[in-house]
Amino acid sequence: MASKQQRLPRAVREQQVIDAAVRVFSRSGYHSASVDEIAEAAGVSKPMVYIYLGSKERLFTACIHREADRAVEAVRAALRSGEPPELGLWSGLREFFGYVAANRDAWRVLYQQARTQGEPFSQEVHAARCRVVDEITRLVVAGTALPEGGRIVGERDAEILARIAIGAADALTDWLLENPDETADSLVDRVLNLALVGVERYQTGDIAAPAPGTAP
Amino acid sequence: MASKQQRLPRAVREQQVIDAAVRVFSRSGYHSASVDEIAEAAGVSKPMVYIYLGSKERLFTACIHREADRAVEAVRAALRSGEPPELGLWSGLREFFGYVAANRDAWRVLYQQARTQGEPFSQEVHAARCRVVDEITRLVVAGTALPEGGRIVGERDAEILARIAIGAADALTDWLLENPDETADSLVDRVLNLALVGVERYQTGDIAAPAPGTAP
Amino acid sequence: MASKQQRLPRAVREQQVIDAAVRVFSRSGYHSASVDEIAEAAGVSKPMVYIYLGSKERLFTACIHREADRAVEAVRAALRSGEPPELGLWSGLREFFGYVAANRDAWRVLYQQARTQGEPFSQEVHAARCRVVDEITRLVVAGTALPEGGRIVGERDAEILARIAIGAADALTDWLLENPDETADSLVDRVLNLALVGVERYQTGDIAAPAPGTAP
Amino acid sequence: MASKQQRLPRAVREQQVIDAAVRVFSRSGYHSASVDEIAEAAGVSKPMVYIYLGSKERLFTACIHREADRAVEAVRAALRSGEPPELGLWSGLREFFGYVAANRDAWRVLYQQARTQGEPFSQEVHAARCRVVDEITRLVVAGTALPEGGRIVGERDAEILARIAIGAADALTDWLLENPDETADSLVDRVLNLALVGVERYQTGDIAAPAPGTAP
DNA sequence: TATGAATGAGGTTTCATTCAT
DNA sequence: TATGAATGAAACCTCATTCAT
Repeated sequence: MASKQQRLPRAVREQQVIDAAVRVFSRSGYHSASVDEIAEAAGVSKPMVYIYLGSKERLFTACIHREADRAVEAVRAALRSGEPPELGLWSGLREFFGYVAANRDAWRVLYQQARTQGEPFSQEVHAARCRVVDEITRLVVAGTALPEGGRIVGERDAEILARIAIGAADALTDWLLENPDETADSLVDRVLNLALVGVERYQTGDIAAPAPGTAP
Repeated sequence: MASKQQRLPRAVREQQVIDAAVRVFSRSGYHSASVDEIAEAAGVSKPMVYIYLGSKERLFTACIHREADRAVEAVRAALRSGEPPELGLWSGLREFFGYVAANRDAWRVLYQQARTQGEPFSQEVHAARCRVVDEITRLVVAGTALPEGGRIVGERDAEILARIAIGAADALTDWLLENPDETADSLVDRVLNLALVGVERYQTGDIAAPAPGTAP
Repeated sequence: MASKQQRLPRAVREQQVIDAAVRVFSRSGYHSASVDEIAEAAGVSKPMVYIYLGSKERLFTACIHREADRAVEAVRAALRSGEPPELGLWSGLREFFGYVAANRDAWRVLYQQARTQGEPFSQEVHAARCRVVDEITRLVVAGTALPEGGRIVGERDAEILARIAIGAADALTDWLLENPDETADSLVDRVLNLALVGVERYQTGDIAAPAPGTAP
Repeated sequence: MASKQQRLPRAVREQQVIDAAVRVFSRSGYHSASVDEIAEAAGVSKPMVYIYLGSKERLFTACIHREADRAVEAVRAALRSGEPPELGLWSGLREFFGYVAANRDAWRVLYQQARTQGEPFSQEVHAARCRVVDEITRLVVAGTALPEGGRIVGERDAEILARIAIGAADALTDWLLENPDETADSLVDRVLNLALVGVERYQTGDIAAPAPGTAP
């Protein structure tokens, strides 16, 4: 179908191919996905993939790059719209969770696939993921690290919070898939409630947080 | 090396092969890992892998099973040794983080690889992972859901907490690898501190946690 | 030789591959024949065999189908050209023997290989062979079962005659191979002579055919 | 089971192995049959097969030899018991058909498997099969080639008759398998009837056998 | 530009065969 | 004698990649 040439400009075709690749990589994993499959999903012939993207490896890298861009942009949007400022962290996290849940395919490629493949992607992928982490770190910092706070939350701590958020989002969207009667919003509510429970418990003395450094 | 036959009993060789497989699967991912690679890492010839484990797929399943057993056992040990009881959650989490950090390879196979591969493993893997999640859920419940607490933490909430813990542990051990001057213990300290900061902030009014259902 | 790509249309290459496969299967048997061997005999690389024919099993099935078609067509031609009609059986058998002798490779694949292999081919092969047997049965019936004949030759009997003809053709072409100074025609003459001898013997009383049912 | 050594004399074990091999080769074909399978069917361990028979190839040859011996002996018995002499051919054929039908496994190995495999067995197998053909030739000659007959039936003609008998027996036992309501005896009756029909037809002029050499 | 045709390289799997006990 | 343990070699099959039209 659409049997012969469609004569589209190169940039458009490239995006079509990357779109298809993200879908296929997400579904099958990097190695199981065949270039044939991707080409067919994109509606082009296999040599086109090579002419435009060069190789399977570079195609995957292109996917990583584009999805990292989009993820960064989504977090930035959350930051910008996160007014009033005192709600920054919560609403920012809500946006972020929603983004991950709504872009499962892209996220899978960006975080799960990219991490589980061997060496060839370490360089490009590490950089791309760092950009996302940095942006989320900024989101966290903007929401918490107000200068007047008692304890200082250092840069490393902010990054740790960012990682926790990412890991939690990752794990929780799996949970969403397994519990179709929940939504991203109801999930966020649950998470926030849990945090509140923790805080209240602390206040009532039910939870005694150990002083740092008491590890056995 | 060990150039010719070594003539060990079957059970021993099987464990050697599974050990090697966990290492290799962890490093390269399921598809990239070749059975040749695994056989060489185990110090046996390729047919041994097939004689003892049957197929690459069943070898992977065997890895999943064994590592799930070990993970469950580690969490149980944390539960048992979690005295005094009021420290249950903190020390339990500390043990769990330590376990994941100390068994990076196994964890990668159990959680990252198992999740990203397509259909063939769904059945066995889902069951194995559920066992781990259940055990961690019990750890979380034991540490938090004291009946006298204010808000009730339901079963779903406990599972969410377990997932968050798992996702966080997963993400944070990546962070550990990138920050070699930190240890599992210092990481746990940081996490706890962050929790304390959150709590204090809440007390001082710096953080206004929204009531559930306020999502935009 | 023909060292690099030759770029022929698919249909042509497919026939080349099947031609080669019939030769190689005939010589080495289904299991001994390697796809490499067949590819080389066809002058293509191994992947072509798989791209066009799918698998060794389906390649074999394709051979069966094509040769069954040809065999049926050969028998039909013998039936059509079998004038004058009263010579139908003899000249038809002559044509059939000649066909088997002249297409030894195809016949081997169709009858010997197909019969000795296990389950995977039962379905397709049984159907293909039935077509050939049916056609020969028709040839036999046309030549013998004239309605005015004394004894009626039933359907089962006709099929038995067909099987005998097939088995005899099969065995006799082996004999041809071992006696290169004979030809298909001289073989047919011998067979006819033997039949005449039998008839004459019967007339002279040298052979006493037992009444049916006298078996010990 | 019978878990450890049974300490049987070598000759007995050898026959056990050959028995099993005939069964397995018959069922699966030479190449599909694995030495493991045969060893298990024989109730011995794989190395025993090699100690006693040397190699898979020599094991197959041993099967051929033994079954050829048995087939020759069966035909000889038919010849000896074939009194009164004038019934020699018919009753001999009946015995022979019965033997083939009753020893399907052995016959398959001896005739179908042996013929369809590639080169390695040509030498040994050809000799073995010749012995069987010779014996059947003698049976045919004893039944037909009485010196006073009009036309001389030469040695080649007798061999052709033997081959026809073999091929027909081969094809007809397949037919027996597909028509379970028939027996070897009823099959022989049918064949004899068909021969009689041919003879009668000739007498009535319905069949005009062409003079030898009239082939188109 | 766009693609059907073609392949080198490498993966999983099996098997006949031998060694060491 | 008898066998569990071990392997070299080779089979089927797939895939990323390129060539010629």
